[in-house]
Amino acid sequence: MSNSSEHPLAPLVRKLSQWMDLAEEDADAVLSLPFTSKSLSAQNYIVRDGDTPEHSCLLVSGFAYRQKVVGNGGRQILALHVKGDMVDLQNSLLRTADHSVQALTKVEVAFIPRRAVLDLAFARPKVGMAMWYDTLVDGSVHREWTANIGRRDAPTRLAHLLCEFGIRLHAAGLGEVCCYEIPMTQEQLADVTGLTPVHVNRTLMALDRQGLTDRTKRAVTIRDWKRLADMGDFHSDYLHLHDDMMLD
Amino acid sequence: MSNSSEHPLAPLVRKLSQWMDLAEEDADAVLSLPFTSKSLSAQNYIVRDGDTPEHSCLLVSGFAYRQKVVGNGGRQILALHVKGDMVDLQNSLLRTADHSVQALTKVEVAFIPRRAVLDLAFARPKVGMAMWYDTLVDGSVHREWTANIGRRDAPTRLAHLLCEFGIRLHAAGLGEVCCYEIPMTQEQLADVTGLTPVHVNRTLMALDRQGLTDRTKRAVTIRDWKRLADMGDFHSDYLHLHDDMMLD
DNA sequence: CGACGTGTTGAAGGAGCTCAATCTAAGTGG
DNA sequence: CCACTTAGATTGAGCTCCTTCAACACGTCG
Repeated sequence: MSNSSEHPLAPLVRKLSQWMDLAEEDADAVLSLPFTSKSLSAQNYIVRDGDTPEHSCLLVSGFAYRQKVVGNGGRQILALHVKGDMVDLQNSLLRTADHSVQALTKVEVAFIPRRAVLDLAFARPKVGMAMWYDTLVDGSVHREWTANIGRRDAPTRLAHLLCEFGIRLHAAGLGEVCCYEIPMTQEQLADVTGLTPVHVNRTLMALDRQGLTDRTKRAVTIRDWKRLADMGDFHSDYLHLHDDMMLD
Repeated sequence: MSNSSEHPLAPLVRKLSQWMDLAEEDADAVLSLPFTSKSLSAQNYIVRDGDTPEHSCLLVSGFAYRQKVVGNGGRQILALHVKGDMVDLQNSLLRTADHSVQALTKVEVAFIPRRAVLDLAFARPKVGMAMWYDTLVDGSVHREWTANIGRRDAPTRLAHLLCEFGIRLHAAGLGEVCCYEIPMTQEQLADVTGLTPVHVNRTLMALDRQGLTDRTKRAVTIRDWKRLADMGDFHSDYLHLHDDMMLD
């Protein structure tokens, strides 16, 4: 997936530049971070709940997700990550991981010593601010998801999620806003939305039947963005993208 | 409420010291931050969704909460804040607020120019790290709430919340772990847990009837911490308190 | 081919919602 | 001090959205 001629940490520079205008030396400093690369297949753990990791982890290619397992065995997926995301910046500072991070697909990851991340953050305020900004955007998405799960019904939750996928995959250069490949099973979609797999299926079928979407397996085509966004109560503000892609 | 002889920013120093050992000069620098104090009565807005605030806001006394209103009019409460919390550190960096912050009770707040907060964070890495840490713990609580709302049933959600209140109010010196005053109405509890006020009421009554709690109006006594924590699937790890108060 | 993962569909039950009434405590004004 | 109001807690009854359990379809891969 990733351009093999490219520096493994390049996606990180791109991501941070999205938030903050980095000077050449800032970018160089990021690229000079020490790291070790690793390739993991789907479902492998990147961080385990309760771990005390000594490394932060950059997702170089593929998809990953964060999750929590609750007492009755239920699982809640808390966030999704695409290439360029630091999937556990929080673990650079917090001692013990309060949740797990898992590979959703085959992934390439770069492990960076947490000390190096912290030193860089404070040696180069712009980089530090960009990283901080990144964790804040992360929090913003968390909040939107909480509202989604807590106060919206099933069709709205899923429509919202489909819109978010479109925007985020496109922003990461992994598809079109209105036409992309969902990177997860319906069971995983259920764990994102706080529903059951069965109900996710029925609800997605209903969206199809209403002419809002068109799915064949994992391939999603959004037939009517305006109506889907409306149904999903979706406004992209919470993603804090600078380039407000004005759709419709 | 707040000790009037005390510096208004003292609660912030206390809070940050909880995360990181601050040098005397660090503490002094925090106390030297410019600010303007303000007193607000319950329900007043501290930050409005969509605002582009020029100030960060420290909660000096009282309670506040963050919320989001969704398309159908429903409200989701995203977080609770007690004295010493920076209720919108995220707005120091993010341009537009993606949610509102409201006073839950009468509050005293100190507005600090965002520029001053950022400058301090990078001039004094220890302070910056403590602030970053703070936003990360905030995120950790967000995640636990998401799991709570997404994957736990009503009795579990409320038992969990009652446990969290006990720990957090105690940590802030505002009550005992097993005996405190809930700072919110049942309607607000509903907006925290993603339930309806009626169902919150019935569920709380059931907890009482089972001998787990004992409520008279807002006063809560936890009769059996072990059983309530068990029922609520509660483990305090996600609060990332250093002083792991080992109960039972 | 058989096994398995994933998607799809049916039928029945239940957790939680809606609507609405009642009750209580705490103001508030006269 | 009492009538009046109001916010919040409590309770009842009926309904619905979502769950649970189960079966079946389809494609992939050993």
